[in-house]
Amino acid sequence: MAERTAPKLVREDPDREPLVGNIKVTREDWLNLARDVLVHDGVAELKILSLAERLDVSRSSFYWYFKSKSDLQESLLDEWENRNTGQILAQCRLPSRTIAEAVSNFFRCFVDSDGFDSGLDFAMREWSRRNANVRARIDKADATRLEAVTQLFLRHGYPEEEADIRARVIYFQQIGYHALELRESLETRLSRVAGFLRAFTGQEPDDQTMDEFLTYARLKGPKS
Amino acid sequence: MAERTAPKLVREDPDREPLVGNIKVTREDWLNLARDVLVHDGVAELKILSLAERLDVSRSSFYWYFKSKSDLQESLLDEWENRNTGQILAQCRLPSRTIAEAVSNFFRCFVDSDGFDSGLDFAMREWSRRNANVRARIDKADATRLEAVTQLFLRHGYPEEEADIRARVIYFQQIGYHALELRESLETRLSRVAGFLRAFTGQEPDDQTMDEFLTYARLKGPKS
DNA sequence: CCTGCAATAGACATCGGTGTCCAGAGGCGA
DNA sequence: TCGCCTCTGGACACCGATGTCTATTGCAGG
Repeated sequence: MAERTAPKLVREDPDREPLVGNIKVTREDWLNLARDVLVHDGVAELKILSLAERLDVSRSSFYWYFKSKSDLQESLLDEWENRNTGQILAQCRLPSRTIAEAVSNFFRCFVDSDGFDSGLDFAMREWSRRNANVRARIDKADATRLEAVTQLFLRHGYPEEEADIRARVIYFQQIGYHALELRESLETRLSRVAGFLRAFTGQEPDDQTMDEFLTYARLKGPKS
Repeated sequence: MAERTAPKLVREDPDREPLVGNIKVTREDWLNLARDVLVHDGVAELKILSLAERLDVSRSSFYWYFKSKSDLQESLLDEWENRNTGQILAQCRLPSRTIAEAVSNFFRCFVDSDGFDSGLDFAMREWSRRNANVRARIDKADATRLEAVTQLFLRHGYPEEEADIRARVIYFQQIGYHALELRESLETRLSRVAGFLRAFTGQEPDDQTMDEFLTYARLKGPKS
């Protein structure tokens, strides 16, 4: 299995207040590491024992911060709910002169490495397949996002049925792209943007929109 | 958790040869049930103990048919590899008069309930996130499928770059659609087919193609 | 300095899962 | 009918995970 670098602990972060008293880790540390495990290894691999080992702390110390394992899981769910969907809604609501600009605003969620966290989103989808509670929250999130994308086409004068179809094409396609986890380079992805915009809007994208998007993507995209 | 009906056992299938000797289940029964669990509950839930309970058979009897748990998992992988990708390739290679017909052939994989098994595909994707071996096989499958869809556009005269883009739009969109697991009715899905064909090909689909596709979908689609 | 208390560690009981070993069941052929 | 061969079941050892209870640490404030 591939090695990953664990999230930085509060006690190791020079920018944070040093920990006082007999404290080695914080509730935040547990949560950060748990999210990391959830994303990379799935909910089934979320084990207090292995978290404790990776935090270099006793397992029973976990129970000081959380009532139980399901308490931790609830916290993770809350965190996700206040993040990914919001990113998409915010981008879809930005003012736009052309449909190409509007769609490229939507794309920005997915190239911005601080934006929509697709790993987290898929971890939740996976979890939802075995938990009705999680499932309900995912369904609501998808409906909300799809509605926002549909509105984006409606605002630019597409008829209702076409807006619905185009919203589904664009949202499903993005989810599908991330589902495949292709690990392409940023530039490879960007080389297809003009083509995608053409396919998604039915129109030729203007140069200004393209330039602005490419600049944004190179600025906010993955560092590697 | 939702109750599911377990796959029919060989000993319960009146069409099969009755089991001889002191036999309660077959290797095939173990595999069928294991696939069912893999699809619905994920690889982490694949436990010999619970399989044995659901088969109403002793756990240790498993070791007569399989060397170990990983032996079972290997068999499941082999089975998948000889199925889903083949469906897509076969449909993409069918002769077609128009691009709309070609794309609708591709769609048939996904409405035919005996065709492409999206649940199995996603179970494998999930598994691949924690297993480099599985990951490599998924990557290869995606590349092969995408290539087949690209060829389909090339055969209908699309220029190379556009064929690449359109193949990505259509394949990613299908994967994305299934990733969301929307549980729509067949008719709801079919109501959008004309719109999708328009968006995917850039052309108006002809009536004959539409009629043939809808007939096929209603014939081979989910029974429920 | 010593007392209080927040945080951690360690020991324990329990559970569920894996894999091994061997005994036992039960058709089938000689 | 008797033994064989195939499949099954039960017992055992072991491991890793959860959660509880209690002891211990070590800083902070009086």
